[in-house]
Amino acid sequence: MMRLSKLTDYAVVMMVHMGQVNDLSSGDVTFTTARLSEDTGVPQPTVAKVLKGLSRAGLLRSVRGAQGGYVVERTADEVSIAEIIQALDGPIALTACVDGADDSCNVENLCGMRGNWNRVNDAIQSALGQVTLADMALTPMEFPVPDVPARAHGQSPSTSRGA
Amino acid sequence: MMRLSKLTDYAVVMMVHMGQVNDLSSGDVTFTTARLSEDTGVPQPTVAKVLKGLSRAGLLRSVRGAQGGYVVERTADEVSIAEIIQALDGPIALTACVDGADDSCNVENLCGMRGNWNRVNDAIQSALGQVTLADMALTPMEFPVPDVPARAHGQSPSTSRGA
DNA sequence: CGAAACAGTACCAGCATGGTCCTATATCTA
DNA sequence: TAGATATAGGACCATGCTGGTACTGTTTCG
Ligand code: FES
Ligand code: FES
Repeated sequence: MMRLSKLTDYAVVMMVHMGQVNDLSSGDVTFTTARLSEDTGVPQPTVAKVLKGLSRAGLLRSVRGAQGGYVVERTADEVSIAEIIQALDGPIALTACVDGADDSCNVENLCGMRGNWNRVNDAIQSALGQVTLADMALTPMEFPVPDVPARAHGQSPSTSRGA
Repeated sequence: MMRLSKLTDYAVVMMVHMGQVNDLSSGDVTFTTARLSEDTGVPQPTVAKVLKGLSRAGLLRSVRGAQGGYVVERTADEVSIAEIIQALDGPIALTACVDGADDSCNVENLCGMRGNWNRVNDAIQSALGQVTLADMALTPMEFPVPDVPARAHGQSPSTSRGA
């Protein structure tokens, strides 16, 4: 559960990879699906599907025709993994009763916590939004650690049900 | 994407509900699946499935036989929604290459960010772990807001690729 | 002993995922 | 201009998972 789709996983891998290559060449490299397929081991048609999605979302620029391919223009630390997820899997919506979701929750009328899922959802989106591709490229040791702690779930922080 | 299963959603609803009823009766009420099905509108067999899961995970105590049912023993602010999610959907594992996951990521060998998904995953788990059933029962206004912000993804915090 | 209620498991339909393929279009090179 | 290269866009299908159902066993109360 709570699994993001394989396509999204691929997408992150590819974006990181492209960023790294870009860094080495210190220029905007144009990647063909064939090249990326080779680099990552993901079958070519699938690579195409992923990149199409990313380009539609504006995370990549596509260049058609011979000598064409995909170009990353934003640097790795300007792209969050949340953006990538949303590009391929649509808006992050934990439950059916979250704003972005299309169909509504079955128990909506009896459940007194409609709005609360939104908060939880936002928190997760925020956590995902904090992590950039640059972070993903780091060795685990230097990883920034997306902030979430602050209060273990036993204690009341300040905004809790104290009021 | 990023959707938690309906069963989990139900589970949270039921747990919140039971907690509330418990509060009113100021005692450990025993709930039958029939009762909960009526209260929530979820079909009885499905309720049973959900509660079985919760009881197996130790979030509920089951009482068999006539006059039996399920009893919540922990108070609402002692149960995080992360626990509920894990009870029904198994460990939270964003991608295949996260610790808890069984099968391994296809691109594992070429991808230089194995460990990093774990961090992201932990962050989410932490966010989910901060939110208790008591929080979910609150009206949205008083909701604690699980902490995640702290740094927008544009700036380098300290541990970024500065080194 | 019989009714009530959970436990466990097997089963099945529907749907989403993800992988493939085909056609159209744009661009470069010869 | 012709042809090769590469993406765009979509249709397509197989597989697996989700969630809902049913049935049988077991425990407890009366
Ligand atoms: S869980 Fe869906 S409306 Fe409350
Ligand atoms: S994304 Fe799976 S190992 Fe890197």
